Amino acid sequence: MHGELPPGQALTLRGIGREFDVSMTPAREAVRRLVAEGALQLSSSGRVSTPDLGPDRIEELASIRALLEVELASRALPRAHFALIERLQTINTTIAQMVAARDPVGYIRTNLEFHRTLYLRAQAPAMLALAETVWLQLGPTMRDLYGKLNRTEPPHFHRVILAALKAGDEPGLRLAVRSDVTQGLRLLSS
Amino acid sequence: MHGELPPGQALTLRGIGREFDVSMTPAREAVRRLVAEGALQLSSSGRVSTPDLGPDRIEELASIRALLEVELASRALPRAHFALIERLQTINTTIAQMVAARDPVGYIRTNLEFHRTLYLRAQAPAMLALAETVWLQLGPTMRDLYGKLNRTEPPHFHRVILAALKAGDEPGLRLAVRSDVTQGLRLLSS
DNA sequence: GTTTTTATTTTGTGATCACGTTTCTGCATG
DNA sequence: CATGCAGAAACGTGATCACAAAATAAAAAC
Repeated sequence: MHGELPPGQALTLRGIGREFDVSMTPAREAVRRLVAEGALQLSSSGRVSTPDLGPDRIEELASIRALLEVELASRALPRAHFALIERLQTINTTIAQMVAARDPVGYIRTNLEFHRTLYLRAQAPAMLALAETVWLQLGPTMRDLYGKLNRTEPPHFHRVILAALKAGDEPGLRLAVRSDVTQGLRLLSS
Repeated sequence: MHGELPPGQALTLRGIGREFDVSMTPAREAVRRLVAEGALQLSSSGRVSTPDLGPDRIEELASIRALLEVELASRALPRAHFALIERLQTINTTIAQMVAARDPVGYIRTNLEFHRTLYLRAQAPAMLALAETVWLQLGPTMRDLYGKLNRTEPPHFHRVILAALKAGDEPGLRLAVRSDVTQGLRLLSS
C-alpha cells in the first residue's frame, strides 16, 4: 500500500517466511488475503507478485477512488470540526517534510493518512475499507508515479480541501477531492 | 453470496474440510480469502461465522451498492445492444420462475446474474469486483430479506431498467438501478 | 556463438501433527 | 430451578514433510 515494493515484484512463500521468521503456513495465509484484496497478483502457476497495472486499469481505479472518496468526504463534512482540520494541517506539513526528504514511502503513507483521517469522520467503515482496498492495489504504481513527477511541494489540492472544509462548501470539497485523487494517476495512465 | 447460509452461521475449518473432502489447509485458505472479502467474520478467538449485519451496516452497504452499480449501469448503457437486453429479459423470466417455486437461493442467484450481465458491458472489471464484494457481504442478509417480504412477482424495477436501456435514457436508468438496489434493503434496515 | 536439451534447484500444494485455547457438556451445589 | 464448576471434546495455529510442477542453471548440439 505504501509503495515499498515496485510493480511486478515477485515474492515467494519461503522468502516471506524467512523475512518474518515464520514458517510457510502464516506466509501463505497472508498472501492469500492480500491476493483476495487485489494487493498481490497470482499467476496461473501459483506464483505471486506485485501487480503491474496497465493504463486502463489505472484509470479505472482512479475513477473508483473518485467515486468512493468524494462520497466519504461529503459525509465527513458535517462532522468536520476545527480539531480535525487542525490535525489535517499537521499531517500536511509532515507531507511537506517527506517531499523535502525525497522519501517516496513516507510521502505515500502520510498522504494516505491525510485522506483516511478525513474519511474516518464519515462513519462509513465499509466504504472506507473499500477505498483502502483500492489504495492497496495502487501501492506499487504510486511508487512509480512519485519517481516520475519529482515533487517539490505537497499536493496543491490538499489546501483546497482544507479551505472547503473550513467554509463548509460541499460542492467545492467534492471537486477538490476528485481533483486530488485523479490528478497524478491520470498523468501516469497516458 | 447466494444466501445459502443464514446470518451468524458458525463454521469450522475441520467441518468445511470434511464437507469438501479436503484437509484443513485448503479450507483455511478459502476461509482466509472470504474473510478478507467480508464474506465471513472472524471472531477474536479465530472462530469464523457468517456476518450478522445491523441496520446501520445494511444501510451503508446499500449506499455502496447504489454508488457503484449506478455507475456501472451508466457505463454499460452505450454498449447495451438488443442482444443484451433480450438476454436480460430471459433472466428476468427465470427470476419469475424462482419466485413461483419459492426458491430463495435461486432467486438471489438469478437476480445477481441479472445485474452482473448488465455490468459486464461496462468494461470495468475492478469496479464490478468491488460490487461483487458487497454482494458477498450481503448474501446471508438477502436470504433473510427474501423470507420477510414474501414475493409474489419479480422485482418491479427490473422492468424499469429494461425500459430505460431500450430508450437510452441515462437519468432514468440511474434512478431505476438505484431504486432496485435500495428498495428491499432499506426495508430490512428499519 | 546461438539454440536446444538435460539436470538441478526452487516453488506451491495438500496433508498431518502437536500444542494451547476456547467452547461445550454434564453434574453437583446453592 | 437456576448457577457455577470441572472434565472432555473440538477448535485454530504454526510447523514440517512429501510430492509434482515450474523455473533456473548447466551442458550438449548445431
